[in-house]
Amino acid sequence: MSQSKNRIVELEGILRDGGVRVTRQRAAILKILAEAEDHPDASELHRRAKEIDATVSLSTVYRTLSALEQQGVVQRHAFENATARFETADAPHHDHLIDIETGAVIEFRSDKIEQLQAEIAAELGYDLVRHRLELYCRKRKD
Amino acid sequence: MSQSKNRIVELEGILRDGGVRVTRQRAAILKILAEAEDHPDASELHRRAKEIDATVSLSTVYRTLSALEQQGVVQRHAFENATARFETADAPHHDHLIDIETGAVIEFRSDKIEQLQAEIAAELGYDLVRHRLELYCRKRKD
DNA sequence: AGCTAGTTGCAAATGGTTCTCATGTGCATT
DNA sequence: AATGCACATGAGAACCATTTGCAACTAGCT
Repeated sequence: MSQSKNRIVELEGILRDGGVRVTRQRAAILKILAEAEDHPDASELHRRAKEIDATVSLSTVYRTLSALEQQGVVQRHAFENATARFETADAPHHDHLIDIETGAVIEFRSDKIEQLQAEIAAELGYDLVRHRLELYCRKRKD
Repeated sequence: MSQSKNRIVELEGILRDGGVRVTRQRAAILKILAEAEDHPDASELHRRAKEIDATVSLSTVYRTLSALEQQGVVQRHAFENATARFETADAPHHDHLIDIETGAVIEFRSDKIEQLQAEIAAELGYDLVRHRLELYCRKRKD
């Protein structure tokens, strides 16, 4: 609780330093993102934000998400046939496993894969700037 | 030339066997896909298709692409912030490296990465159904 | 407290893709 | 080769997530 509170104050500082005003609406969205355990999409964030501040509009959710993304505070993911989903960008880099039955998202990280990717890019004469790795899976039944 | 001609006849057979009629428009789109060296999007396919058969509409391009995708004849890719792009599904499985400056797409394949992906999914209690791996790169300057 | 450029809510616009519907046409059957 | 009809097509409207224009606010420097 107090952890995420500190996190929120910290994030607000990042915004202010970036010349982005911390409005009532942005504070609400930021709080929700900081406390979210999942990867909500814009309308889900809107739903949750309205519980804190009923005046938040969906436009503002989108505008805020773009601003936060530009400040490097949140990350946007476009998984297969779905609307964009968001998460705070505080955790170290990771990729995603998506349960194709429930839509649940699990984060994982593989240094070996990361390294192989860079090698492949290099072999083809490129520098790897960023990548996207998503595993679409079904829960194992055994 | 004759290679791709055979390929086209073969693909048309797959469609007929799947209960999909081979119309003038579909033949045109199929020919373009079979001969394409790149990964065109729907409107680019439409542009090219009209050179073979001026009557092809964009709706039909989309409908045909969906039909072909369902028959397993083409594959649809949704790269970052871009319209869907297509390629024939005849080549063995591969992933994509996208030049973020030109939009060019290079295919590659890494058995090691494939294997690691399956291992990761298994460790998390899942069966890997499909995946998406895209490397966004910049040409190396040296 | 006041100023002003950045923000907001609302509604309308966007743009890729899909759908509707009246008309056309592959192709299995004769 | 002619026929019938289920499936296809073209044109444009509909969709829908996301973005934008605009007039009314407001964060936060002074």
